[in-house]
Amino acid sequence: MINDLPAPLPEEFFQLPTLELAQELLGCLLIKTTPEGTASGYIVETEAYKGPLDRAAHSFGNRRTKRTEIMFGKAGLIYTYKMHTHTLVNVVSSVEDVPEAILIRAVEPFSGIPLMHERRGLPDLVKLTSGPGKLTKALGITMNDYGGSFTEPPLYIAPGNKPESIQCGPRIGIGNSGEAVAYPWRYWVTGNPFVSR
DNA sequence: GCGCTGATTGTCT
DNA sequence: GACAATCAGCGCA
Repeated sequence: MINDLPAPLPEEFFQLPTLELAQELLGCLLIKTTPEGTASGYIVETEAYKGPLDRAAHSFGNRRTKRTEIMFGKAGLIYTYKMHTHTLVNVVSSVEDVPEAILIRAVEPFSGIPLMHERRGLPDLVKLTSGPGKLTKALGITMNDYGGSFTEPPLYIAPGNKPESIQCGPRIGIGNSGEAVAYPWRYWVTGNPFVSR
């Protein structure tokens, strides 16, 4: 267990263009503090959503609603979304009034692993966080985190290890969203076993 | 208010 | 490989 929590990344870090930030986030630590303890993991897979152009995004065509409101805010904000029985977590990127975000698809457990096992009820380490819905449950991320900032606890991102090599490719699970399906906006750490599918 | 949809996962065939 | 789970958000009446 770590007593000293790592310092969060500065707000400036998130000011990068969405596609660059999606790559920079790989290898960073995603940390969630709760009354039960702290759980964290290295981000190993991300996916970019560029609202104005992207038919797969909730904010396609600059659609501004209660749900997507947060994506029009500043970079570094937390956008959580409930999908079926699971919660997904995004990092808002780009500048204000431009609805772009990065979905965190997978992390590699780093600290608080016993807590994650307890939350997921699984003995298999790899299956704890190898998917967007799974990692939120393992880390204890909920809709309560919606609207917060990744620059401060209880949910934030800290510098980690830079991956040796990363790959990019088409996104997954967005069905037929026209041209958007083929955009290579999914990034992952080469060869990492925690990457989904 | 009412019905439809979905950025996923787990289970069954 | 196919399908149900489960609920908030959205569009429309």
